[in-house]
Amino acid sequence: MAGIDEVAELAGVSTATVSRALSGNGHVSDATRARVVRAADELGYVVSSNASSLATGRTKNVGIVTPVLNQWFYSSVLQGAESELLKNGYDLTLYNLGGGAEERRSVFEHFLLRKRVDAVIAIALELTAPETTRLLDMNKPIVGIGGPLPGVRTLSIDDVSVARLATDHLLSLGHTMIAHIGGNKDYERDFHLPTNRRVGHESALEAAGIPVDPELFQTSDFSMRGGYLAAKQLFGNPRKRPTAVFAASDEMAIGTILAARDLGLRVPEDVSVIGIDDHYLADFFGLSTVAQFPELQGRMAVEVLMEQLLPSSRTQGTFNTALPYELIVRSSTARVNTRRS
Amino acid sequence: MAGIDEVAELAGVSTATVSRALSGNGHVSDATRARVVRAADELGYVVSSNASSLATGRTKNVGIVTPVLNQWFYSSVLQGAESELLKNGYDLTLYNLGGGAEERRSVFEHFLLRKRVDAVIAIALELTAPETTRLLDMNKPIVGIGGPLPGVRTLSIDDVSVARLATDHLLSLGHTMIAHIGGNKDYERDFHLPTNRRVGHESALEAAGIPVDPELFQTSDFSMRGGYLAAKQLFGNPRKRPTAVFAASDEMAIGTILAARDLGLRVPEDVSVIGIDDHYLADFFGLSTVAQFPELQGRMAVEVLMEQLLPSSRTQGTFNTALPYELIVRSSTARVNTRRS
DNA sequence: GTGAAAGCGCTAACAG
DNA sequence: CTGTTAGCGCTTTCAC
Repeated sequence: MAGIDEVAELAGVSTATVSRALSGNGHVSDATRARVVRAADELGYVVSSNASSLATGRTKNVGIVTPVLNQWFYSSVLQGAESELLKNGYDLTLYNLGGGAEERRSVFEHFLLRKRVDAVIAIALELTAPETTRLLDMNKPIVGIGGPLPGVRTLSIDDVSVARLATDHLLSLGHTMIAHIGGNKDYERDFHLPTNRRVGHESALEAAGIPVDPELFQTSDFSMRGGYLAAKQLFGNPRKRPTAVFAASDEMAIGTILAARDLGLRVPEDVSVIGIDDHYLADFFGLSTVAQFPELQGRMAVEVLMEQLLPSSRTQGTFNTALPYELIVRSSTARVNTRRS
Repeated sequence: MAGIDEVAELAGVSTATVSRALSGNGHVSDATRARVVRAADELGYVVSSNASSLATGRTKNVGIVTPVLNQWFYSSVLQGAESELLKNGYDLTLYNLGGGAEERRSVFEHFLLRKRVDAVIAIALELTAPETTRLLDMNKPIVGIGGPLPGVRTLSIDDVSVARLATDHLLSLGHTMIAHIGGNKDYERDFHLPTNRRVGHESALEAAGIPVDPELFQTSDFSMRGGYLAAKQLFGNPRKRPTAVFAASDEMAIGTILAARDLGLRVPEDVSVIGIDDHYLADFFGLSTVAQFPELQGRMAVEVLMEQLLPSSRTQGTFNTALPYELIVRSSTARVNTRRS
């Protein structure tokens, strides 16, 4: 519990010098610095971040706001962000907005604003205008992952293109009866993700001259069970069984694979399945997918933030960075089997 | 960005009164309080947690240290802890010790000790003696989830009993050829979890007068694929095919179900499967399991912490609270089928 | 290159 | 019940 005075005393210098020596701000002779460092080590001294923050106005801490924690995508983003922050000497304080509107307000009003954080990363969160203005007014950079946010620096994946890539993959294998399991309207609020993916899918179809068939479309909740149920509907249609399905998430795609098995359909011989995510289970199920890289997304968000935290840059303002994605072909997709319908 | 002085001025009182009115420490007349609150609202005033912490020595912030983030169990604990902390007016700062020893040291030396947290929760982490002493020396309560920690208040599940319950369930259904898929030695460091579960399993067997057969034992890595592979080994044995398997985690149990299907075995007609966790996918797969409730664990850890943070209590010291668990029977376990081996 | 001293924004005695 | 005042532990001019 040693304080800066004790270090100063032990090193035989003033507290000002200790501060300079340890923080690297201001010049200190090498000899003095060495003595200070040794003294600090000896006493197990660590600066009090509170005192330091109070004096400097910087906290070396960023807040991350997320709607859920215990789902693969979100926790992976978090993991990526955490490690990158640590690397930059920043702490991470976490706010889960899972609860209701009240909890949400409370987080914004009472927590984020306590000057506890230098910046905020919002994961897949549609911030309201008052929320963003409030943050920006305090001169705290924000970066959003997942969608356009007025006045905010964002990173997001081009969902339309991602979906189009998935469907194009299926088309390139000769499929023409391609079903789509999209997200339902509960997920629309997340930057219209279901719609964007559906649009991508349909535009690929249209570009290939294949009419969009509403019977080959189902919505679900992004879960494995949801995908399973939706797939059963699709596969059960005796007149129009798809030879391929593109699910808007890997969990739904895995549900689709399981539904196919339960109906005696072989994947990929009888039906090809592709998802989006590259979920941790995708490899095990041999699922072809368009990977998005959540850990990388978390890391990238931090990098962007660090740039904005640089005293120089004032690059605030709406500006979106496209996130990478990549087709990964495993064993759930294959050339359409022409020997049977 | 208003400060306390402005609020004081607007309300026509001293800063001390503002502080008292807003924090609830010390008496303030209702009328004055109302005026202060109104003034604060009007100015959008929020206390600076840094200044407040510096003055009080309390941060209203707890650190959570976890070895992984993007796995169901850990992120669920985190979710539970987060919401409970929020409810108590605490922030949560997150430290992921996924990296190497260096990262771990860095977290302990430079982050936790910066006086940024009032207490720490360690999830499934074996803290070294120096690490705990260092924390306890600073008078920061620690609570550990997952195993005994010398000198630390812990919450943990009785893994031996949990495993015994699972195996007893199988025994009660008439099974005698019961295999066990346990964790491999990489997971031993987590409080000997694999061994404890194995011991529970074997003690149930022995209590039932059934000899422990090493051929009915496999180890794996707690993953679905790992369980799948291990189960194939078990089911593939032509002389000694188990009629039931108890896997030390739900993911491995699900892998086991899938392996059974791939080998043409029906679950539960030909083979019963039980796991531990009540993983979010367990319900979908109809998996019987012994539930442990990670979110609840997170919440309980916070409750214990809050108690220790009370100025009165000095209940530090080794003391373990047993965590609840519960058998959940779904469709993956059934009475042994005597019509075939 | 280094020291003295004035805060950073709040809280907690201590008076009254 | 409320005001005055002295810090909490650092950082940062401003001198030297």
